[in-house]
Amino acid sequence: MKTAAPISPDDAFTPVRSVRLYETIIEQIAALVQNGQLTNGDRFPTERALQKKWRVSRPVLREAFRALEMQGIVESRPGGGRYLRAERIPHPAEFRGLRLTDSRETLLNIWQAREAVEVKAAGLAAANASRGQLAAIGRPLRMLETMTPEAYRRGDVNLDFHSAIARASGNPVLEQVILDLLGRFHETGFTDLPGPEDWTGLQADHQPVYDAIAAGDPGAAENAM
Amino acid sequence: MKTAAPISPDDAFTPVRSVRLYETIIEQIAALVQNGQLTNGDRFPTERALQKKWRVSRPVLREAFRALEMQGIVESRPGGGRYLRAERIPHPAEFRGLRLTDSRETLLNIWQAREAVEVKAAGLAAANASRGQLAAIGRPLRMLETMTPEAYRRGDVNLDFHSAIARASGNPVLEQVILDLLGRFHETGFTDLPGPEDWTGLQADHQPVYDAIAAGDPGAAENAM
DNA sequence: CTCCAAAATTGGGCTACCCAGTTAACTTAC
DNA sequence: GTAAGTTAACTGGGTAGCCCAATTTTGGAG
Repeated sequence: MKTAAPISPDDAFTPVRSVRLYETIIEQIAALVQNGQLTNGDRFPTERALQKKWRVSRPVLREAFRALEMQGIVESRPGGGRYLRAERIPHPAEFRGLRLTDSRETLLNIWQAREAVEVKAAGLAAANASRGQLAAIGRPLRMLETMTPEAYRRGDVNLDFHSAIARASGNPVLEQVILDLLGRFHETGFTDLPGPEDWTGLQADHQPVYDAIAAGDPGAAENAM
Repeated sequence: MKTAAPISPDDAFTPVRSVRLYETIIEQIAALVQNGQLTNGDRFPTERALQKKWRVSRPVLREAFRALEMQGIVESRPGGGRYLRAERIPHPAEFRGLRLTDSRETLLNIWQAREAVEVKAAGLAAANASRGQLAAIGRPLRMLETMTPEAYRRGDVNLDFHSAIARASGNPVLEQVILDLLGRFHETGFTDLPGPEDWTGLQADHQPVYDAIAAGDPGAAENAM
């Protein structure tokens, strides 16, 4: 049957991963919302009703709703029905979008992704940063100067710096991506930070970025980052 | 009984929101991981085993795993068990955290993020693309030439092009981010595609990217993208 | 018209069952 | 002995039907 497949090694394998019923139900629900049949505060039809309408069992319905519930998209009130709590419902695949931590998630890979997206953020920040946001970027830098090794160990300083720039970009989507990557970077266990001996080096790297953003020079900010 | 409650209107209502069983199960699972009893690629105990261990029914277990599954934290293989696909499991409340599904997720914001990350991917693809991957990039382009409006409507061609480049970058993290952004872009309802009348324009935009990648010139690829 | 208790409704949860892949054990043939 | 083939056990996917507690809704009684 399964003879030596005439498939080139390049094809990798087909990730069949059959579609689960609860996923199709989520799509049905999404369709309900997209058609405008349901808007934000609305109450969903009851489990029993949807069960008949879509021809699935209650457990499956509940799996779908549970998944949405955990995202804050749906609220369930025992005895009182389910309510929509969002404007739109993401596609099932999109949930999986970010966050997938397997071994291929190497430092280098995350680093490359960070580079791409943080450079852009620095450029946007230079163009858009408000006075307050600029201050938020500068704060971690100044903190480096007057810091004990213990406070340093907590490691939030560097993270604050990058987060502040992400936020200052004024692009929440970009910010979200950066925060996610920073989080993953953190999780790899890599401290990100060199020993306390070269704080000066760290500051030397970050200061130019701040300066360029403060000067409102996107090109310089991107280069510095 | 429930006399005019001596509760000031300020109190709003008590958001009792009883804890669902599936949430406690997720916490149990998280504990399992945190204790190191389970690490990344590991296989979970079977549903039947956990059912006895935690004294809950299978449906509840499955609700918990489904929720984690949708996040890519767990992989379920029918007949083959469940596998851990992450280093740590977020607290149930944490899921509701990010995912800002509001109006700030504009086309422009997504576009900016895509630009940052896809430019990088194009550069990497130029450096790393295998022969097979290059073919996968070129395929959608050639498909543009010999396509009926109906096939065009399905709209997968453009998506295929960008996905192929993302994959060819050789960086799964970057690929994942790009796929996520493409998905969101799609969902805004923006067709992304102009009318069939200017396919030539579309091709004119994409062809140089392909050429640069094929030539193995990262700088040119980034510019073209 | 108001208030309050009974009844219908709704989500939460469980048990028990069947099905189709997957895996592992056991043959069997070489 | 070992490799290939076949069967049996196991695992997740899905369903049906039931009970419970919280919530509405409904109907009266005053």
